[in-house]
Amino acid sequence: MASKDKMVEAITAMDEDFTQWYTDVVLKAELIDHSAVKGCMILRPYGFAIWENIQHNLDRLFKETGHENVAMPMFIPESLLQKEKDHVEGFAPEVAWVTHGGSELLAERLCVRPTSETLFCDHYAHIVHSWRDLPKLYNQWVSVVRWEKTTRPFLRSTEFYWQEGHTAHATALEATEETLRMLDVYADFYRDYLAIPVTKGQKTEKEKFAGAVSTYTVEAMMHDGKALQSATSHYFGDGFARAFDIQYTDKNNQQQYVHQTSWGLSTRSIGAIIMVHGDDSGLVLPPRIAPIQVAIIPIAAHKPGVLERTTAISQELGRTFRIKLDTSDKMPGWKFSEYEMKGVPLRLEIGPRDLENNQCVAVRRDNGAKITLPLDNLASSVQDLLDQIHEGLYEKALQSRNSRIYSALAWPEFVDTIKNKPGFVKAMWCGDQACELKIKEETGATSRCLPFDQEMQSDRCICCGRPATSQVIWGKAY
RNA sequence: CGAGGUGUAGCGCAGCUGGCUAGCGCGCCUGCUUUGGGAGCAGGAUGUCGGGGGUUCAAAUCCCUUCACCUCGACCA
Repeated sequence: MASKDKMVEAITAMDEDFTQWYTDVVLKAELIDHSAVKGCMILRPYGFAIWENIQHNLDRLFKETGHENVAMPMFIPESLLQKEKDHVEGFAPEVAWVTHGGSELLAERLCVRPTSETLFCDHYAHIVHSWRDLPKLYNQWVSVVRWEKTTRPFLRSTEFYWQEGHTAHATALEATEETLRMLDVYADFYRDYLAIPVTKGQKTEKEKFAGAVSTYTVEAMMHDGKALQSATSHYFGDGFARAFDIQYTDKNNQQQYVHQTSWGLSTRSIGAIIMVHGDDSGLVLPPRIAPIQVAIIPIAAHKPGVLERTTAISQELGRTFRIKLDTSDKMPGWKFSEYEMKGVPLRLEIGPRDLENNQCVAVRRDNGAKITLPLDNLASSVQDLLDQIHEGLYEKALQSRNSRIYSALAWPEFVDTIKNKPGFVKAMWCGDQACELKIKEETGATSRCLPFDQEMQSDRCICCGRPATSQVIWGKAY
C-alpha cells in the first residue's frame, strides 16, 4: 500500500537509527520547533500540554507534602553566585551573562539563572530568624538557562523548564528526611503518572551536584538501553547556610545554621516518556499525562445521525476525560495514523454500523488491540481501558528494563557487557574515583548511582580488585 | 568546544564544473464526489535559494564570513 510506505517514510524505524527516530518523533508529533537561538526549543501546544499535565499532577503532590510555590528572579548578581565555591565552579562554565541594561554597561554583570540555590539562600538569609520560621518548604516552576555545548530537544536544551524545590530546616535529620521524601515523590510520580520504572540511588562524589553534601537520583532506562537521570534530590547540610549566613535562633537561644535541600524535575522527563514508551508508529503517551486521552473518529460522518451521536458521546466523555473529536474531512485512515503518531492512548471509532448496534470500536495505542464497547456505561469502560493501558505500559517498560540489567563479577566480563549489551551493569566498587574514571575511559559508562537496594555481589572492586564498599549501577547516559 | 554533514515553497528533495521566467513530489486553498487503515477529479496559491560580504557583464551555483540544524566525540538536568 502506498499509505504504508508513506508512514515508513515519515518516521525512521527506531532500531535502525534511534537518534533519528527520536528527532522525527519530536518534530512530527508537533511537540517542539526549533527557535532562532541554538538549543532553545519552542514548546508547541501539544508538547506544552504534556508539560502542563506533568506540572499539574506533580504540583499537587508537592502541595500535599506541605510545599508552597514562589517565583524568584531570573537574574543572579555575579557576587551572589560566587558565595559558594563548589557551586560557582560547577556552574560558571555554562552560565549566560547579562552585561548591559539597554546601552549602559552594568556595574556588576548578571547571570541568567542556571539553578536558583543562591537566590533562595539569599532570600532565606533575610526571612529566617527563629526556629519558628522553619521549615521553609518552597518550590518554583520556571525555566533556567545552561549554555550547553551539545543540545538535544528535551534531553539537553539551552533553556529548559523545570521545578526546583528549595527547603530550609532546623536540623540535619529533617533536611535528610526531606531529601529522601522528595526522591520518593519523584519515583512514585514516574511510576504512577508516566508509567516509567526508575531506580533510586545515591550519586557518587564525582556525579553529585555542585555544592551538595549528597545527591540522590532516580535513573530510568531508555529503549536503547541508555540511562536518563530523571530527577534529582540534593542534601546540602549547612554548607550553603554558612556561605550565605542563614542562621536562626533555636529554642535555647543559640544561633544555628539551617540545613537545606533542593530537588528538581525538568522537561527532560518528556524525553523519558518518548524514549521509554515510543514505537515505530511514533509517540505512546501514558494516559494520565496525555493531552488527548481519547480520540474519537466518526466514520461516514455524513450519514444521518453519525455526527450528532458522536458529538453527544464526545460531550459526555468530555466531562471526565480529555477528548478530541475529529470531525475534519480527512480520511479515517489518515486520522488513525495521525493520532497514533501523537501517542493518543485510546481511539474510539464510531460509524453507522456501530450505532445500529449501540456500540463503538476502541483501539489501544499500547498494544493495538481492537475492542468492541457497548455505548452504555462508556465512560466507565474507557476509564478501565485507560487504567489498563497505564498498567500495560508500566509492565512492558519494567520487563524491558529488567531484562537489560546485567551483573558482572570480573573485569573482562564487565567491559564486554558494557560494550556489547545495551543496558545497566551492576558491579562492585571500592569507592575510589580513580576506578570510576578508568571505567569511563575504557568503556564510556558512568556510575549511574549506588542503588538503595544494595546486593553484595562480591567483596572486590570490579576495576581494581581492592575491597569493595558498595554496589554501583553502571551505564551509558544521555 | 573538536571532527564530519546539511540549509532551495509548509515537508521531502532536484538544480550547483556560473547563463533565459528556479523545478518536482507530497502538503495547502476552492469546488464536487468520497469516508471502517494515510481518497479521486478539476482548478489555484506559495520562494528575500539560512544571513552578511566579495568575485563577475551575470551567483542558488565560485570565494570569505556568520547563524542554525543533524551525527560522532569531549563537558553537563
